[in-house]
Amino acid sequence: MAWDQLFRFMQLQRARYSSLAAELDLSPVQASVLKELEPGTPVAMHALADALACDASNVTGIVDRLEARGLLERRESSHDRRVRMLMVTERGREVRASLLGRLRRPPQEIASLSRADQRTLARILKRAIAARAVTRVD
Amino acid sequence: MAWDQLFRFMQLQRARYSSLAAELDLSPVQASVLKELEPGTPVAMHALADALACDASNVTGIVDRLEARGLLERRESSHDRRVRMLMVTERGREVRASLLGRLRRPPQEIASLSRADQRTLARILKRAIAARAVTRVD
DNA sequence: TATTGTTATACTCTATAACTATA
DNA sequence: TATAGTTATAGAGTATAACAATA
Repeated sequence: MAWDQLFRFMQLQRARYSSLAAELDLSPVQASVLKELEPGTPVAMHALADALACDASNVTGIVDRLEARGLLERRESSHDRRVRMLMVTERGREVRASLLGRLRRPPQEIASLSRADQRTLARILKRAIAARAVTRVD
Repeated sequence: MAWDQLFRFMQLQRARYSSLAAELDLSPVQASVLKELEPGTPVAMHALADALACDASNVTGIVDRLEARGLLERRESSHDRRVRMLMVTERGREVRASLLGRLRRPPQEIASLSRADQRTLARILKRAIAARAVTRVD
């Protein structure tokens, strides 16, 4: 029952992410990449592939397009010459901040809940996510 | 705060849908189409485009591929000769049932919650979704 | 031998614009 | 005039397989 409601909610929210990303001329995946790249903290391409849950061969093209737009850059790894590290540029940092700002704003459905409901919701979801963290280790 | 947790949860769940669809050799969109087509209830192609929140021109190709696999069929509308109605075939009905069965199974995160938490979660989400239904009319 | 990233290839999804046949 | 669906086109995401460089 809880899952039914949650699944329905997620389905209703699905379009929001694409829409907010599109406002910044970003595809959903591009937005996800930018989200992953915390300014000042380089990320290896294979780590990004893991985060996106896609094949490494895709990352090349996705990164190519973001790099061509000047939102991130490839750097060398100091430890492993096979690895390319990704880091957002100054311009990428700005777009990322704008994106995160939009994503952080709660949608109407959540904003309309009472404070008590919001607190309860947060508490339960935190427990659910924690349960995942445990089983993930197995 | 509630939105932070919810957003994070949705992000963690994102891969699940694709993965369950892939088990049945369905792309995410193909799975969504099958989900929309309740057996015995024909749906117009433009209505499907609305449900998928995509351009009508895409639906042609998506439906072509599902029809080629014998999962659905195009029929004529009795009222408007411009309209094509879609209906799942018997084989499509089976695949759809299998898909819905998989999607309905709650993920680890939800299943691990107490009954009380699950009830509370369902109740709050129901309120949230209802709030959307109201603002949607505006 | 295994891993990292790239390339080549093929398929799917996506939007826009132009078209047809209907209404 | 407007709507439903198709086609043409172009771009982006996706997986698989093969490859070079490096570990």
